Amino acid sequence: MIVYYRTMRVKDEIKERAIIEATVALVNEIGFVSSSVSKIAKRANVSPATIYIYFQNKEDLLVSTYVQIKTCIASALMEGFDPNLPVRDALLHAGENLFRYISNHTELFYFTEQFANSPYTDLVDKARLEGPFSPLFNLLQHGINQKIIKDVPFELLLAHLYQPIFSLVNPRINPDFKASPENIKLSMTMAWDAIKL
Amino acid sequence: MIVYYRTMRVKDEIKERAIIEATVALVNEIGFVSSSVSKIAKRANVSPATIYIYFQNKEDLLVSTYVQIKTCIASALMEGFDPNLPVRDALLHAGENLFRYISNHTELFYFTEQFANSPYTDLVDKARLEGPFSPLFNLLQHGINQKIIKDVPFELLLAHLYQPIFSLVNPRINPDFKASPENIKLSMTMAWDAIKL
Amino acid sequence: MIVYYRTMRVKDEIKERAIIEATVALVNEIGFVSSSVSKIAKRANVSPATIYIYFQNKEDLLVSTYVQIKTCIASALMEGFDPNLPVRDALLHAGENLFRYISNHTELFYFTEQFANSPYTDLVDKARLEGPFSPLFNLLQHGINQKIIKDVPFELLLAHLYQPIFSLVNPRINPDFKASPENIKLSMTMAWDAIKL
Amino acid sequence: MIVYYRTMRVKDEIKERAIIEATVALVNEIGFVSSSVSKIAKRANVSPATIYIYFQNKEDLLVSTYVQIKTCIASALMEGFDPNLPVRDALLHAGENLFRYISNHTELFYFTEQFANSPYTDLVDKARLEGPFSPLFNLLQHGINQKIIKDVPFELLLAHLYQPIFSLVNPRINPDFKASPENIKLSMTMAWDAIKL
DNA sequence: GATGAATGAGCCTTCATTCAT
DNA sequence: GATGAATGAAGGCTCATTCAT
Repeated sequence: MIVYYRTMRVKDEIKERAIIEATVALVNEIGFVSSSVSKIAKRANVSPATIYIYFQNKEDLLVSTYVQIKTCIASALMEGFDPNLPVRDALLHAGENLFRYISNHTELFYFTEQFANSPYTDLVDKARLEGPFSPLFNLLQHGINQKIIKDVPFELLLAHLYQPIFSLVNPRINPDFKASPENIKLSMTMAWDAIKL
Repeated sequence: MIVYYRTMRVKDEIKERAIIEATVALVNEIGFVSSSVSKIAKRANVSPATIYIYFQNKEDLLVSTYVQIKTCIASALMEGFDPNLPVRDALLHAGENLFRYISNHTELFYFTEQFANSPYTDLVDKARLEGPFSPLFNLLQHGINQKIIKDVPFELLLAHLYQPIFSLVNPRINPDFKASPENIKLSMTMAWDAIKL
Repeated sequence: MIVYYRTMRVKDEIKERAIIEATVALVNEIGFVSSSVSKIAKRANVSPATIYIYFQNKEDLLVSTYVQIKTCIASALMEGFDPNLPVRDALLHAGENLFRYISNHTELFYFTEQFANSPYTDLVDKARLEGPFSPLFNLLQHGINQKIIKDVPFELLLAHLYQPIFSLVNPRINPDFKASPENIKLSMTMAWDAIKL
Repeated sequence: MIVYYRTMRVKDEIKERAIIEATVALVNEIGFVSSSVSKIAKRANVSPATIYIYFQNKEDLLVSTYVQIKTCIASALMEGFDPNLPVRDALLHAGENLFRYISNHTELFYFTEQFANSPYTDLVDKARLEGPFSPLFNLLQHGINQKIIKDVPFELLLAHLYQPIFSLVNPRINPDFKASPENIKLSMTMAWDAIKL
């Protein structure tokens, strides 16, 4: 009995995951614009109708995929985050996490970039996505208080800390850039120089 | 009156411009994904068929629009660029140009962001777009030689110089950020701190 | 009742047949050139999109229709074919079959003529269509061996045997010709005189 | 003065001929269905609008082209026709003419076949096209009267005389048939056997 | 007479979604 | 829950034709 019950749940999750993975894969291959529901279905080896069991509509599928990826990126960024470390070390550690994760999951990254620059973004509850970052925000605030970090709006700090990474790691923008350990180190040093007092 | 002596050519340019402007406007309003040729035509007050007189196909229209905007942004960035100024001043001046231009032309910016994150980008000859920036590249190299700027790959310098701007100025990412003169100054100072030795 | 135990399959075949019949009917009425997919759909009381469930594209629809008709004509021609009859009788019987079938199915005939004179023909595997005729070919060869039929290339024999029928029966070419039993007999006699030794 | 006047007329005829030749060539290459006015214009190195100076509309262009070709074929067929020759010789001579002309002008032939099997045919005044053949008709009638030719409807005679040629010479139908002198002779002999008493 | 520009209508095809099973 | 079939609407693009020059 229980076995059967669990099997069903597992099956469901597998199928839902397959659909989301197909979505990401397809967007990578043919782009956001050309990724239709039926193509995604074919890629996931399910019927188009099945997608509408797991997601309300195309929009819901896309938004769910985005939220899921963003959550993954967030937890990657925050992995091993230690607020007791010196501010600089903690931030650079996070930055390196980010670099590494994105470099190893270009597909995810492509999807988020295309999604974030589409009107679909407006449907996402940004606040919810920021949750996991609160330790980092606290640390930044702490750094400001301690006169270690420039006392400027948070947006400025974040933009200078992590935005360059996203462009460097994007093959479409920097096809020749290698996310080597040295380059990562260099970039994080520069980011730190930007925000430190 | 002399201006109009070749009526036909003038007409052409007006119509072509109208189509491109409609493209930008529509992408702003409903997004890249939903912007169809016929909608663009309607927006530009022309027949869909007319668009195919001025552009080979949708792809060509989009790419042309992109190249045109990028060229505008480039010349805005480089406006009043003076390589004889102290490196810092010259770079910050360019940065402020960029800030200002993008802030005042959000529509253009939206278009480029959506385009750059679509497969269409791969069709653009990037090298051609970099032409106008060579004075800036030279200045950076000069700064490196003079031990004023960090001796790191160009990509790193550019990413840290101008990438934060693009995210800060994007209302979709930073809806509350104001591109006030102070904020611009602050951001440029941070960017300079990132790249200076 | 047993017939309907697989309701879905039955439905499919009915719809596919409806589409093909609509194709033939439309080509008859407005011609090959003007027969668009959406007109065919309307004629068949289905959505244009439905056609693409049963056929890969317009080309496939047209080719399939052609092959189907040609198969029908072939089996009509060969109906009651008896290689044990005297050569003359067997051939004339086939010819009369052909005459009769075409006269009674002008719509089919119109379609094939328009199709055969379009570039679509090049997509058809002619060899496959010739299969049903092999008994007839054998008989011809037999007639040659027995010195009853002229020893000339098969193409010549076939052209003189059955080609006049196609033009006679075509109202577009011979609007006043009546496929009366006498006329049919006459024509077949002439055809026989052409090929007999 | 006169020179200029003649030049203009010549120019016109050249252009009209260029358009018709482009039509034939295009239909040969891409088929009747795909041959659009603008493609024909491009092929003839004229503006689409120019075509509408020489022809009322597409239909008129097509019909005119057809009539012109049919006239050429007719005069080829009747070339050197000598009603004083023995009936058989005169008819076979005409048949050989036809064979030769079509073999050497496959483009023309393709066009007529596609045209004749389209609804455009209904717009042609068939009677007018038959004019040049009256000597041939008279000869046939003479042959009937002399009990040399079967006394059957004219349509039957013509169908058996010249229809096989059209199929034999059509590479779409008989890709391997060679219009060699022997084959031509053979076919004409068969045709004669069909109609002779 | 000759043209490039312009167009609404229509082309073939695919879309996001729902239905019957 | 899962599906293949079905669809009206819309996609990008070309059509036959006319207009202004």
